[in-house]
Amino acid sequence: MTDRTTSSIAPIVVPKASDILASQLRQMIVQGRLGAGTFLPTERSLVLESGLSRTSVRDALRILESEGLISTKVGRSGGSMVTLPGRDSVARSVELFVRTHGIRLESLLECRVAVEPTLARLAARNRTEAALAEITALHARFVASVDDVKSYKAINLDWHLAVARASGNEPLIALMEAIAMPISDAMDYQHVTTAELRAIAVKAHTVILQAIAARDEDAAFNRMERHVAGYRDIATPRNGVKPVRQV
Amino acid sequence: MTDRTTSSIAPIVVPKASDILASQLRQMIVQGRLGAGTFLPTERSLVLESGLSRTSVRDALRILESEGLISTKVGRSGGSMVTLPGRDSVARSVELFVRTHGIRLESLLECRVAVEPTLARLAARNRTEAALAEITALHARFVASVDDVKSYKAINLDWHLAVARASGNEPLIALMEAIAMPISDAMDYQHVTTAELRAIAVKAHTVILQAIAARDEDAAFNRMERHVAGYRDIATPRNGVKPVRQV
DNA sequence: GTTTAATCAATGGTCCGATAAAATGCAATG
DNA sequence: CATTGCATTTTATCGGACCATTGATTAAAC
Repeated sequence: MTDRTTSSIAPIVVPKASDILASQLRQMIVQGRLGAGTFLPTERSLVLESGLSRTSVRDALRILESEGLISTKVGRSGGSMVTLPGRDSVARSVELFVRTHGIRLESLLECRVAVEPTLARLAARNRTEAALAEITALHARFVASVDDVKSYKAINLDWHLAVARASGNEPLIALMEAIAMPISDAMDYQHVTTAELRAIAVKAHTVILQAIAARDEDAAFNRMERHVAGYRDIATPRNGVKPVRQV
Repeated sequence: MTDRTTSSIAPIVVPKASDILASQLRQMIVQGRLGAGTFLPTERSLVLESGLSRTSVRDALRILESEGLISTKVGRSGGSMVTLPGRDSVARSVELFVRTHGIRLESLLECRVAVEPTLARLAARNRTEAALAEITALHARFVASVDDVKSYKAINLDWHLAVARASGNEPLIALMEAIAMPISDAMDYQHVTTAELRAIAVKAHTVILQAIAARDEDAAFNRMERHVAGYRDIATPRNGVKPVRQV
Protein backbone atom coordinates (compact mmCIF):
# COMPACT_ATOMS: atom_id res chain seq x y z
CA MET A 1 0.00 0.00 0.00
CA THR A 2 1.72 3.14 -1.17
CA ASP A 3 1.13 6.22 0.90
CA ARG A 4 -0.97 8.79 -0.90
CA THR A 5 -2.46 12.14 0.00
CA THR A 6 -6.20 12.08 0.43
CA SER A 7 -7.92 14.94 -1.33
CA SER A 8 -10.92 15.32 1.00
CA ILE A 9 -13.39 15.34 -1.87
CA ALA A 10 -16.89 14.48 -0.69
CA PRO A 11 -18.82 11.89 -2.68
CA ILE A 12 -20.45 13.51 -5.66
CA VAL A 13 -23.98 12.58 -6.53
CA VAL A 14 -25.08 13.14 -10.09
CA PRO A 15 -28.74 14.07 -10.13
CA LYS A 16 -30.90 12.75 -12.89
CA ALA A 17 -32.26 15.15 -15.45
CA SER A 18 -35.82 14.24 -14.58
CA ASP A 19 -35.18 14.90 -10.89
CA ILE A 20 -33.91 18.38 -11.62
CA LEU A 21 -36.89 19.25 -13.76
CA ALA A 22 -39.28 17.74 -11.23
CA SER A 23 -37.69 19.78 -8.44
CA GLN A 24 -38.06 23.00 -10.39
CA LEU A 25 -41.68 22.36 -11.22
CA ARG A 26 -42.39 21.22 -7.65
CA GLN A 27 -40.92 24.39 -6.27
CA MET A 28 -43.05 26.50 -8.57
CA ILE A 29 -46.14 24.66 -7.42
CA VAL A 30 -45.28 24.84 -3.73
CA GLN A 31 -44.51 28.52 -3.96
CA GLY A 32 -47.87 29.12 -5.50
CA ARG A 33 -46.49 30.38 -8.80
CA LEU A 34 -48.44 27.54 -10.40
CA GLY A 35 -51.78 27.55 -8.66
CA ALA A 36 -54.12 24.59 -8.44
CA GLY A 37 -56.13 24.23 -11.61
CA THR A 38 -53.56 25.80 -13.90
CA PHE A 39 -52.02 23.71 -16.64
CA LEU A 40 -48.37 22.95 -17.12
CA PRO A 41 -47.03 23.34 -20.64
CA THR A 42 -47.50 20.32 -22.88
CA GLU A 43 -44.85 17.66 -22.80
CA ARG A 44 -43.53 18.78 -26.17
CA SER A 45 -43.38 22.38 -24.99
CA LEU A 46 -41.44 21.34 -21.91
CA VAL A 47 -39.04 19.49 -24.21
CA LEU A 48 -38.37 22.72 -26.10
CA GLU A 49 -38.08 24.85 -22.94
CA SER A 50 -35.86 22.47 -21.01
CA GLY A 51 -33.77 21.09 -23.83
CA LEU A 52 -34.28 17.60 -22.40
CA SER A 53 -35.72 14.64 -24.22
CA ARG A 54 -39.36 13.74 -23.95
CA THR A 55 -38.36 10.69 -21.92
CA SER A 56 -36.82 12.83 -19.19
CA VAL A 57 -39.67 15.30 -19.25
CA ARG A 58 -42.17 12.50 -18.88
CA ASP A 59 -40.17 10.95 -16.03
CA ALA A 60 -40.35 14.28 -14.22
CA LEU A 61 -44.11 14.46 -14.73
CA ARG A 62 -44.51 10.91 -13.41
CA ILE A 63 -42.67 11.91 -10.24
CA LEU A 64 -44.93 14.91 -9.67
CA GLU A 65 -47.97 12.82 -10.46
CA SER A 66 -47.12 10.20 -7.85
CA GLU A 67 -46.58 13.02 -5.36
CA GLY A 68 -50.11 14.17 -6.05
CA LEU A 69 -49.00 17.52 -7.40
CA ILE A 70 -50.36 17.13 -10.91
CA SER A 71 -52.93 15.02 -12.66
CA THR A 72 -52.54 14.25 -16.33
CA LYS A 73 -55.25 13.76 -18.91
CA VAL A 74 -54.95 12.66 -22.51
CA GLY A 75 -56.75 14.00 -25.51
CA ARG A 76 -56.97 17.38 -27.18
CA SER A 77 -57.18 20.07 -24.47
CA GLY A 78 -55.44 17.55 -22.19
CA GLY A 79 -52.21 17.97 -20.30
CA SER A 80 -50.94 18.10 -16.76
CA MET A 81 -53.05 20.13 -14.36
CA VAL A 82 -51.77 21.25 -10.98
CA THR A 83 -53.68 19.48 -8.20
CA LEU A 84 -52.59 20.02 -4.62
CA PRO A 85 -51.98 16.76 -2.77
CA GLY A 86 -54.88 15.89 -0.49
CA ARG A 87 -54.97 14.07 2.80
CA ASP A 88 -55.34 10.85 0.85
CA SER A 89 -51.84 11.39 -0.44
CA VAL A 90 -50.50 11.48 3.12
CA ALA A 91 -52.64 8.48 3.97
CA ARG A 92 -51.17 6.42 1.15
CA SER A 93 -47.68 7.25 2.27
CA VAL A 94 -48.41 6.32 5.87
CA GLU A 95 -50.14 3.15 4.81
CA LEU A 96 -47.11 2.02 2.83
CA PHE A 97 -44.93 2.78 5.83
CA VAL A 98 -47.16 0.89 8.23
CA ARG A 99 -47.57 -2.14 6.01
CA THR A 100 -43.97 -2.54 4.93
CA HIS A 101 -42.65 -2.14 8.46
CA GLY A 102 -45.22 -4.43 10.02
CA ILE A 103 -46.15 -1.75 12.52
CA ARG A 104 -47.99 -3.38 15.39
CA LEU A 105 -51.62 -2.71 16.04
CA GLU A 106 -50.64 -1.68 19.53
CA SER A 107 -48.63 1.22 18.14
CA LEU A 108 -51.47 2.36 15.92
CA LEU A 109 -53.93 2.31 18.78
CA GLU A 110 -51.46 4.20 20.95
CA CYS A 111 -51.39 6.71 18.16
CA ARG A 112 -55.14 7.03 18.28
CA VAL A 113 -55.10 7.53 22.01
CA ALA A 114 -52.63 10.33 21.55
CA VAL A 115 -54.55 12.06 18.82
CA GLU A 116 -58.27 11.52 19.16
CA PRO A 117 -58.86 13.25 22.49
CA THR A 118 -57.33 16.40 21.08
CA LEU A 119 -59.42 16.00 17.94
CA ALA A 120 -62.52 15.80 20.10
CA ARG A 121 -61.50 18.91 21.99
CA LEU A 122 -60.89 20.85 18.80
CA ALA A 123 -64.16 19.54 17.37
CA ALA A 124 -65.98 20.92 20.39
CA ARG A 125 -64.24 24.23 19.85
CA ASN A 126 -64.43 24.59 16.08
CA ARG A 127 -67.37 22.52 14.91
CA THR A 128 -69.79 24.07 12.47
CA GLU A 129 -73.48 23.30 12.50
CA ALA A 130 -73.06 21.30 9.31
CA ALA A 131 -70.28 19.22 10.84
CA LEU A 132 -72.33 18.62 13.96
CA ALA A 133 -75.29 17.55 11.82
CA GLU A 134 -73.07 15.07 9.98
CA ILE A 135 -71.76 13.57 13.21
CA THR A 136 -75.28 13.37 14.60
CA ALA A 137 -76.58 11.66 11.47
CA LEU A 138 -73.76 9.12 11.58
CA HIS A 139 -74.45 8.53 15.24
CA ALA A 140 -78.08 7.73 14.48
CA ARG A 141 -77.03 5.21 11.86
CA PHE A 142 -74.45 3.89 14.33
CA VAL A 143 -77.08 3.22 16.95
CA ALA A 144 -79.29 1.53 14.38
CA SER A 145 -76.49 -0.71 13.11
CA VAL A 146 -75.58 -2.15 16.50
CA ASP A 147 -76.73 -5.60 15.46
CA ASP A 148 -75.07 -5.71 12.05
CA VAL A 149 -71.37 -6.13 12.77
CA LYS A 150 -70.25 -5.36 9.25
CA SER A 151 -71.98 -2.00 8.86
CA TYR A 152 -71.36 -1.27 12.53
CA LYS A 153 -67.64 -1.31 11.91
CA ALA A 154 -67.88 0.85 8.81
CA ILE A 155 -70.10 3.46 10.46
CA ASN A 156 -67.97 3.45 13.59
CA LEU A 157 -64.97 4.33 11.43
CA ASP A 158 -66.92 7.05 9.62
CA TRP A 159 -68.09 8.58 12.87
CA HIS A 160 -64.58 8.89 14.24
CA LEU A 161 -63.42 10.41 10.97
CA ALA A 162 -66.33 12.86 11.01
CA VAL A 163 -65.32 14.00 14.49
CA ALA A 164 -61.78 14.40 13.26
CA ARG A 165 -62.85 16.48 10.29
CA ALA A 166 -64.93 18.70 12.56
CA SER A 167 -61.75 19.64 14.42
CA GLY A 168 -60.45 21.74 11.56
CA ASN A 169 -56.88 20.67 12.23
CA GLU A 170 -55.71 19.40 8.84
CA PRO A 171 -52.52 17.62 9.92
CA LEU A 172 -54.28 15.68 12.66
CA ILE A 173 -57.16 14.84 10.34
CA ALA A 174 -54.67 13.52 7.84
CA LEU A 175 -52.98 11.36 10.46
CA MET A 176 -56.31 10.04 11.66
CA GLU A 177 -57.40 9.18 8.13
CA ALA A 178 -54.04 7.58 7.49
CA ILE A 179 -54.13 5.19 10.43
CA ALA A 180 -57.87 4.50 10.37
CA MET A 181 -57.72 2.08 7.46
CA PRO A 182 -54.78 -0.01 8.71
CA ILE A 183 -56.43 -0.21 12.12
CA SER A 184 -59.70 -1.31 10.60
CA ASP A 185 -57.93 -3.95 8.53
CA ALA A 186 -55.99 -5.30 11.48
CA MET A 187 -59.07 -5.49 13.67
CA ASP A 188 -60.77 -7.75 11.17
CA TYR A 189 -58.24 -10.44 11.84
CA GLN A 190 -57.73 -10.01 15.52
CA HIS A 191 -60.76 -8.63 17.15
CA VAL A 192 -64.32 -9.81 17.28
CA THR A 193 -66.72 -7.35 18.78
CA THR A 194 -69.38 -8.57 21.13
CA ALA A 195 -72.85 -7.16 21.54
CA GLU A 196 -71.86 -5.93 24.97
CA LEU A 197 -68.84 -4.05 23.66
CA ARG A 198 -70.90 -2.49 20.92
CA ALA A 199 -73.43 -1.25 23.45
CA ILE A 200 -70.65 0.32 25.47
CA ALA A 201 -69.30 2.01 22.37
CA VAL A 202 -72.71 3.44 21.55
CA LYS A 203 -72.92 4.88 25.03
CA ALA A 204 -69.46 6.41 24.74
CA HIS A 205 -70.25 7.96 21.39
CA THR A 206 -73.41 9.43 22.81
CA VAL A 207 -71.68 11.30 25.61
CA ILE A 208 -68.90 12.45 23.32
CA LEU A 209 -71.42 13.77 20.85
CA GLN A 210 -73.20 15.61 23.63
CA ALA A 211 -69.97 17.26 24.72
CA ILE A 212 -69.14 18.34 21.17
CA ALA A 213 -72.66 19.69 20.69
CA ALA A 214 -72.40 21.61 23.96
CA ARG A 215 -68.94 22.90 23.00
CA ASP A 216 -67.62 21.43 26.24
CA GLU A 217 -63.98 20.97 25.28
CA ASP A 218 -62.75 19.27 28.43
CA ALA A 219 -65.63 16.82 28.51
CA ALA A 220 -65.11 15.96 24.85
CA PHE A 221 -61.42 15.40 25.48
CA ASN A 222 -61.84 13.26 28.58
CA ARG A 223 -64.67 11.13 27.26
CA MET A 224 -62.91 10.49 23.99
CA GLU A 225 -59.76 9.58 25.85
CA ARG A 226 -61.54 7.06 28.00
CA HIS A 227 -63.27 5.65 24.93
CA VAL A 228 -60.19 5.08 22.77
CA ALA A 229 -58.02 4.02 25.69
CA GLY A 230 -60.59 1.40 26.53
CA TYR A 231 -60.57 0.27 22.94
CA ARG A 232 -56.82 -0.03 23.03
CA ASP A 233 -56.83 -2.07 26.24
CA ILE A 234 -59.44 -4.46 24.93
CA ALA A 235 -57.91 -4.91 21.50
CA THR A 236 -54.30 -5.31 22.59
CA PRO A 237 -54.02 -7.53 25.64
CA ARG A 238 -50.50 -8.09 26.81
CA ASN A 239 -50.00 -11.27 24.80
CA GLY A 240 -49.77 -11.83 21.08
CA VAL A 241 -49.86 -8.44 19.47
CA LYS A 242 -50.03 -9.02 15.77
CA PRO A 243 -48.19 -6.93 13.21
CA VAL A 244 -50.20 -5.23 10.48
CA ARG A 245 -49.38 -6.83 7.18
CA GLN A 246 -51.51 -7.12 4.11
CA VAL A 247 -52.63 -10.61 3.13
CA MET B 1 -83.53 15.63 -28.87
CA THR B 2 -84.54 12.12 -29.80
CA ASP B 3 -85.50 9.83 -26.99
CA ARG B 4 -82.98 7.06 -26.47
CA THR B 5 -82.57 4.27 -24.00
CA THR B 6 -79.69 4.71 -21.55
CA SER B 7 -77.55 1.65 -21.15
CA SER B 8 -76.48 2.23 -17.53
CA ILE B 9 -72.84 1.50 -18.23
CA ALA B 10 -70.57 2.93 -15.57
CA PRO B 11 -67.61 5.01 -16.71
CA ILE B 12 -64.71 2.79 -17.62
CA VAL B 13 -61.23 3.82 -16.61
CA VAL B 14 -58.38 2.42 -18.65
CA PRO B 15 -55.39 1.95 -16.39
CA LYS B 16 -51.96 2.67 -17.76
CA ALA B 17 -49.64 -0.22 -18.39
CA SER B 18 -47.05 1.21 -16.04
CA ASP B 19 -49.60 1.55 -13.26
CA ILE B 20 -50.56 -2.10 -13.53
CA LEU B 21 -46.98 -3.26 -13.38
CA ALA B 22 -46.22 -0.89 -10.53
CA SER B 23 -49.21 -2.18 -8.58
CA GLN B 24 -48.14 -5.78 -9.00
CA LEU B 25 -44.58 -5.08 -7.91
CA ARG B 26 -45.79 -2.91 -5.02
CA GLN B 27 -48.04 -5.68 -3.80
CA MET B 28 -45.20 -8.18 -3.89
CA ILE B 29 -43.05 -5.83 -1.86
CA VAL B 30 -45.75 -5.02 0.68
CA GLN B 31 -46.60 -8.68 1.14
CA GLY B 32 -42.98 -9.41 1.84
CA ARG B 33 -42.49 -11.66 -1.14
CA LEU B 34 -39.77 -9.24 -2.19
CA GLY B 35 -37.88 -8.45 0.99
CA ALA B 36 -35.77 -5.38 1.57
CA GLY B 37 -32.37 -5.75 -0.01
CA THR B 38 -33.43 -8.14 -2.74
CA PHE B 39 -33.09 -7.06 -6.33
CA LEU B 40 -35.84 -6.79 -8.88
CA PRO B 41 -35.11 -8.26 -12.30
CA THR B 42 -33.27 -5.96 -14.67
CA GLU B 43 -35.34 -3.64 -16.81
CA ARG B 44 -34.80 -5.81 -19.86
CA SER B 45 -35.81 -8.91 -17.95
CA LEU B 46 -39.00 -7.19 -16.84
CA VAL B 47 -39.62 -6.28 -20.48
CA LEU B 48 -39.44 -9.95 -21.41
CA GLU B 49 -41.54 -11.11 -18.46
CA SER B 50 -44.27 -8.48 -18.80
CA GLY B 51 -44.39 -8.14 -22.55
CA LEU B 52 -44.43 -4.36 -22.13
CA SER B 53 -42.01 -1.94 -23.63
CA ARG B 54 -39.00 -0.70 -21.79
CA THR B 55 -40.65 2.70 -21.50
CA SER B 56 -43.60 1.31 -19.56
CA VAL B 57 -41.36 -0.82 -17.38
CA ARG B 58 -39.25 2.18 -16.54
CA ASP B 59 -42.33 4.28 -15.78
CA ALA B 60 -43.42 1.64 -13.30
CA LEU B 61 -40.01 1.63 -11.65
CA ARG B 62 -40.04 5.43 -11.41
CA ILE B 63 -43.38 5.23 -9.60
CA LEU B 64 -42.05 2.73 -7.07
CA GLU B 65 -38.88 4.76 -6.66
CA SER B 66 -40.78 7.93 -5.80
CA GLU B 67 -42.80 5.91 -3.30
CA GLY B 68 -39.55 4.92 -1.64
CA LEU B 69 -40.05 1.23 -2.33
CA ILE B 70 -37.01 0.72 -4.53
CA SER B 71 -33.76 2.47 -5.18
CA THR B 72 -32.11 2.11 -8.55
CA LYS B 73 -28.41 2.13 -9.30
CA VAL B 74 -26.62 2.08 -12.60
CA GLY B 75 -23.59 0.04 -13.48
CA ARG B 76 -22.68 -3.57 -13.74
CA SER B 77 -24.12 -5.05 -10.56
CA GLY B 78 -26.76 -2.33 -10.58
CA GLY B 79 -30.50 -2.58 -10.82
CA SER B 80 -33.50 -1.83 -8.63
CA MET B 81 -33.16 -2.90 -5.02
CA VAL B 82 -36.11 -3.12 -2.67
CA THR B 83 -35.82 -0.45 0.04
CA LEU B 84 -38.68 -0.05 2.46
CA PRO B 85 -39.93 3.53 2.72
CA GLY B 86 -38.57 5.23 5.82
CA ARG B 87 -40.07 7.87 8.03
CA ASP B 88 -38.48 10.45 5.76
CA SER B 89 -40.86 9.31 3.05
CA VAL B 90 -43.83 10.10 5.26
CA ALA B 91 -42.21 13.36 6.25
CA ARG B 92 -41.83 14.46 2.63
CA SER B 93 -45.46 13.71 1.95
CA VAL B 94 -46.63 15.63 5.00
CA GLU B 95 -44.35 18.52 4.17
CA LEU B 96 -45.80 18.82 0.68
CA PHE B 97 -49.28 18.74 2.17
CA VAL B 98 -48.48 21.39 4.75
CA ARG B 99 -46.75 23.73 2.33
CA THR B 100 -49.21 23.51 -0.53
CA HIS B 101 -52.19 24.01 1.76
CA GLY B 102 -50.67 26.83 3.72
CA ILE B 103 -51.35 25.03 6.98
CA ARG B 104 -51.14 27.52 9.79
CA LEU B 105 -48.43 27.34 12.40
CA GLU B 106 -51.16 27.23 15.00
CA SER B 107 -52.38 23.91 13.63
CA LEU B 108 -48.90 22.44 13.62
CA LEU B 109 -48.27 23.47 17.19
CA GLU B 110 -51.63 22.05 18.20
CA CYS B 111 -50.46 18.87 16.57
CA ARG B 112 -47.34 18.89 18.70
CA VAL B 113 -49.34 19.43 21.85
CA ALA B 114 -51.44 16.42 20.96
CA VAL B 115 -48.52 14.16 20.22
CA GLU B 116 -45.48 15.06 22.29
CA PRO B 117 -46.85 14.36 25.76
CA THR B 118 -47.68 10.84 24.67
CA LEU B 119 -44.24 10.52 23.12
CA ALA B 120 -42.69 11.55 26.41
CA ARG B 121 -44.81 9.00 28.27
CA LEU B 122 -43.80 6.24 25.89
CA ALA B 123 -40.19 7.34 26.07
CA ALA B 124 -40.31 6.99 29.85
CA ARG B 125 -41.78 3.53 29.40
CA ASN B 126 -39.70 2.16 26.54
CA ARG B 127 -36.43 4.04 26.55
CA THR B 128 -33.24 2.08 26.25
CA GLU B 129 -30.04 3.09 27.97
CA ALA B 130 -28.58 4.10 24.63
CA ALA B 131 -31.57 6.32 23.86
CA LEU B 132 -31.38 7.90 27.29
CA ALA B 133 -27.69 8.56 26.79
CA GLU B 134 -28.42 10.27 23.49
CA ILE B 135 -31.09 12.50 25.01
CA THR B 136 -28.80 13.33 27.90
CA ALA B 137 -25.95 14.22 25.58
CA LEU B 138 -28.18 16.47 23.51
CA HIS B 139 -29.45 18.09 26.67
CA ALA B 140 -25.91 18.92 27.72
CA ARG B 141 -25.25 20.54 24.36
CA PHE B 142 -28.59 22.30 24.67
CA VAL B 143 -27.66 23.85 27.98
CA ALA B 144 -24.33 24.93 26.58
CA SER B 145 -25.87 26.53 23.51
CA VAL B 146 -28.28 28.75 25.38
CA ASP B 147 -26.50 31.87 24.17
CA ASP B 148 -26.13 30.91 20.52
CA VAL B 149 -29.62 31.22 19.06
CA LYS B 150 -28.83 29.43 15.84
CA SER B 151 -27.40 26.26 17.34
CA TYR B 152 -29.90 26.51 20.19
CA LYS B 153 -32.74 26.10 17.74
CA ALA B 154 -31.11 23.20 15.94
CA ILE B 155 -30.28 21.32 19.14
CA ASN B 156 -33.70 22.01 20.57
CA LEU B 157 -35.22 20.34 17.51
CA ASP B 158 -32.83 17.40 17.79
CA TRP B 159 -33.64 16.92 21.45
CA HIS B 160 -37.37 16.71 20.83
CA LEU B 161 -36.79 14.28 18.00
CA ALA B 162 -34.53 12.17 20.21
CA VAL B 163 -37.26 11.94 22.83
CA ALA B 164 -39.69 10.96 20.10
CA ARG B 165 -37.40 8.22 18.82
CA ALA B 166 -36.98 6.87 22.33
CA SER B 167 -40.72 6.24 22.46
CA GLY B 168 -40.52 3.35 20.04
CA ASN B 169 -43.83 4.29 18.44
CA GLU B 170 -42.96 4.49 14.76
CA PRO B 171 -46.09 6.25 13.47
CA LEU B 172 -45.87 8.99 16.08
CA ILE B 173 -42.14 9.37 15.48
CA ALA B 174 -42.87 9.78 11.78
CA LEU B 175 -45.50 12.42 12.45
CA MET B 176 -43.18 14.28 14.78
CA GLU B 177 -40.35 14.23 12.25
CA ALA B 178 -42.76 15.33 9.56
CA ILE B 179 -44.01 18.43 11.33
CA ALA B 180 -40.75 19.37 13.02
CA MET B 181 -39.19 20.87 9.92
CA PRO B 182 -42.16 22.99 8.84
CA ILE B 183 -42.50 24.24 12.40
CA SER B 184 -38.85 25.13 12.56
CA ASP B 185 -39.09 26.95 9.25
CA ALA B 186 -42.17 28.90 10.24
CA MET B 187 -40.66 29.91 13.56
CA ASP B 188 -37.74 31.54 11.79
CA TYR B 189 -40.05 34.12 10.29
CA GLN B 190 -42.37 34.64 13.15
CA HIS B 191 -40.74 33.98 16.42
CA VAL B 192 -37.70 35.43 18.08
CA THR B 193 -36.61 33.69 21.21
CA THR B 194 -35.45 35.71 24.16
CA ALA B 195 -32.82 34.72 26.68
CA GLU B 196 -35.55 34.42 29.27
CA LEU B 197 -37.59 32.02 27.17
CA ARG B 198 -34.52 29.94 26.43
CA ALA B 199 -33.79 29.65 30.14
CA ILE B 200 -37.33 28.47 30.76
CA ALA B 201 -37.00 25.89 28.00
CA VAL B 202 -33.80 24.56 29.49
CA LYS B 203 -35.52 24.14 32.81
CA ALA B 204 -38.44 22.35 31.22
CA HIS B 205 -36.17 19.99 29.32
CA THR B 206 -34.33 19.24 32.51
CA VAL B 207 -37.39 18.07 34.40
CA ILE B 208 -38.68 16.12 31.40
CA LEU B 209 -35.35 14.37 31.06
CA GLN B 210 -35.42 13.49 34.75
CA ALA B 211 -38.86 11.98 34.41
CA ILE B 212 -37.82 9.91 31.39
CA ALA B 213 -34.69 8.75 33.19
CA ALA B 214 -36.75 7.78 36.24
CA ARG B 215 -39.30 6.03 34.03
CA ASP B 216 -42.00 8.22 35.56
CA GLU B 217 -44.56 8.12 32.78
CA ASP B 218 -47.10 10.52 34.22
CA ALA B 219 -44.51 13.09 35.13
CA ALA B 220 -42.97 12.89 31.65
CA PHE B 221 -46.39 13.33 30.09
CA ASN B 222 -47.46 16.26 32.23
CA ARG B 223 -44.20 18.15 32.06
CA MET B 224 -43.96 17.74 28.32
CA GLU B 225 -47.52 18.88 27.94
CA ARG B 226 -46.91 22.01 29.93
CA HIS B 227 -43.75 22.65 27.93
CA VAL B 228 -45.20 22.36 24.44
CA ALA B 229 -48.51 24.02 25.39
CA GLY B 230 -46.53 26.96 26.70
CA TYR B 231 -44.61 27.04 23.47
CA ARG B 232 -47.82 27.10 21.50
CA ASP B 233 -49.30 29.92 23.56
CA ILE B 234 -46.22 32.05 23.19
CA ALA B 235 -45.72 31.42 19.50
CA THR B 236 -49.31 31.84 18.44
CA PRO B 237 -50.93 34.77 20.15
CA ARG B 238 -54.49 35.40 19.10
CA ASN B 239 -53.56 37.85 16.36
CA GLY B 240 -51.78 37.32 13.09
CA VAL B 241 -51.25 33.63 12.71
CA LYS B 242 -49.14 33.15 9.63
CA PRO B 243 -49.57 30.34 7.16
CA VAL B 244 -46.63 28.10 6.42
CA ARG B 245 -45.51 28.66 2.88
CA GLN B 246 -42.05 28.28 1.43
CA VAL B 247 -40.38 31.49 0.27
C1' DG C 1 -82.10 24.83 -39.13
C1' DT C 2 -81.02 21.04 -36.25
C1' DT C 3 -79.08 16.86 -35.59
C1' DT C 4 -76.01 13.45 -36.75
C1' DA C 5 -71.89 11.60 -38.65
C1' DA C 6 -67.32 12.03 -40.50
C1' DT C 7 -63.00 14.18 -40.39
C1' DC C 8 -59.21 16.73 -38.49
C1' DA C 9 -56.13 18.36 -34.83
C1' DA C 10 -53.81 18.17 -30.43
C1' DT C 11 -52.15 15.61 -26.66
C1' DG C 12 -50.51 12.02 -23.81
C1' DG C 13 -49.42 6.75 -24.06
C1' DT C 14 -46.57 3.26 -25.97
C1' DC C 15 -43.06 1.27 -28.53
C1' DC C 16 -38.51 0.70 -30.74
C1' DG C 17 -33.66 1.34 -31.48
C1' DA C 18 -29.40 3.48 -30.48
C1' DT C 19 -25.92 5.79 -27.73
C1' DA C 20 -23.96 7.62 -23.32
C1' DA C 21 -22.55 7.04 -18.70
C1' DA C 22 -21.52 4.47 -14.65
C1' DA C 23 -19.97 0.49 -11.95
C1' DT C 24 -17.82 -3.79 -11.63
C1' DG C 25 -14.63 -7.57 -12.89
C1' DC C 26 -10.55 -9.00 -15.14
C1' DA C 27 -6.42 -8.99 -17.50
C1' DA C 28 -2.25 -6.61 -18.96
C1' DT C 29 1.61 -4.00 -17.53
C1' DG C 30 5.14 -1.81 -15.09
C1' DC D 1 1.82 -6.29 -6.14
C1' DA D 2 -0.39 -2.08 -7.32
C1' DT D 3 -2.02 0.33 -11.04
C1' DT D 4 -4.01 0.98 -15.31
C1' DG D 5 -6.69 -0.03 -19.22
C1' DC D 6 -10.35 -2.83 -21.35
C1' DA D 7 -14.56 -5.48 -21.59
C1' DT D 8 -19.13 -6.23 -19.75
C1' DT D 9 -23.42 -5.25 -17.69
C1' DT D 10 -26.71 -2.09 -16.31
C1' DT D 11 -29.39 2.10 -16.13
C1' DA D 12 -29.88 7.03 -18.21
C1' DT D 13 -30.93 9.63 -22.05
C1' DC D 14 -32.09 10.62 -26.55
C1' DG D 15 -34.76 10.78 -30.97
C1' DG D 16 -38.29 9.33 -33.69
C1' DA D 17 -42.43 7.02 -34.84
C1' DC D 18 -47.08 5.47 -34.24
C1' DC D 19 -51.33 4.65 -31.44
C1' DA D 20 -55.42 6.09 -28.52
C1' DT D 21 -58.20 9.48 -26.75
C1' DT D 22 -60.38 13.68 -26.66
C1' DG D 23 -62.30 17.89 -28.41
C1' DA D 24 -63.25 20.89 -32.29
C1' DT D 25 -64.63 21.45 -36.95
C1' DT D 26 -66.85 20.43 -41.00
C1' DA D 27 -70.00 17.90 -43.90
C1' DA D 28 -74.04 15.36 -44.54
C1' DA D 29 -78.71 14.05 -43.65
C1' DC D 30 -83.23 14.85 -42.22
